[in-house]
Amino acid sequence: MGNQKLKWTAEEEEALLAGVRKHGPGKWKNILRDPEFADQLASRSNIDLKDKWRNLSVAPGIQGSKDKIRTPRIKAAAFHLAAVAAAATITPTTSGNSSPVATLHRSGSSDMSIDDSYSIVVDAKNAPRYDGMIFEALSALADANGTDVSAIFNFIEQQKHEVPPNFRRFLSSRLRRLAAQGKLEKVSHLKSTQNFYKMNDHSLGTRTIHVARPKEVNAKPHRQTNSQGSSVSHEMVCEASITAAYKLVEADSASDVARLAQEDVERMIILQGHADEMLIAAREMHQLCCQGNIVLLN
DNA sequence: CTTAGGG
DNA sequence: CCCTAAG
Repeated sequence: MGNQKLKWTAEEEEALLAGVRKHGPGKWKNILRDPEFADQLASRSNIDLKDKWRNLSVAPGIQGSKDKIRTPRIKAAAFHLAAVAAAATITPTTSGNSSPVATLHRSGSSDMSIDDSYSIVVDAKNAPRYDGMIFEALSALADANGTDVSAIFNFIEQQKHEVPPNFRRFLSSRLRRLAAQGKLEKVSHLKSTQNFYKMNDHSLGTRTIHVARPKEVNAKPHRQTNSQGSSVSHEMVCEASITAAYKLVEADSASDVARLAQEDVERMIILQGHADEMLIAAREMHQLCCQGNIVLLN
């Protein structure tokens, strides 16, 4: 009974922030259970995390008067939004002889959890930037024998690039993918368990998208009507959601979030509805597809 | 048992 | 931090 009134250390706050970034606000038990943060938050309970988060959300709001800042709510909305968009990703299946059906990956009621969806969003929105970092590292290191994953990871980190806690894992899988696409060349060294990679001719042609940040959410992308008569724009919702999530993640909790333009928030709420519409439309399409029907997205 | 909110 | 209602 000696440890009550424990002051939060910087490490603990950092862990909490990272945890929220990864699992989302409200997932405190998950954050606590995640081995990534378990150590730093060893002496904290899920309820402690909640309280701390609440405090962090209000602390920066000492400005002059009673500017009601409800960071958690804003964040939660964005999370939901992003999760929905990510969960309802429609992937056209163009495998040779198979029928032109579409595969609908969704989480919601099935396998994936919201947290996972969020992680996917984070990765998705940064994928282009990560590719840029990878090419940057490879061109800088320029080793004819190739560069191993660890070296690439270290280089990127030294460039003080912001990367998620699970970036290492993402990196290796990303490299494999790029190699598979021929955008990178994989060099296998018998002496090492790790794979080595180097750039090839194709790599340069790929560099165009590099630091492409998410486009601004422009009011009215072309609305397209599907065979169901529903008028929804997959791209619009996804882009807007990802952009929104992007901003929030960059702003990273605390004070910065308070700066989010209100217009953005309002737009997100509206888009939320669109995202839900899309989810419903997606379900319908999925059903039709399962029945052998052909569904065109455009 | 976990979360949100008020105390 | 604690307590409690609610899922």
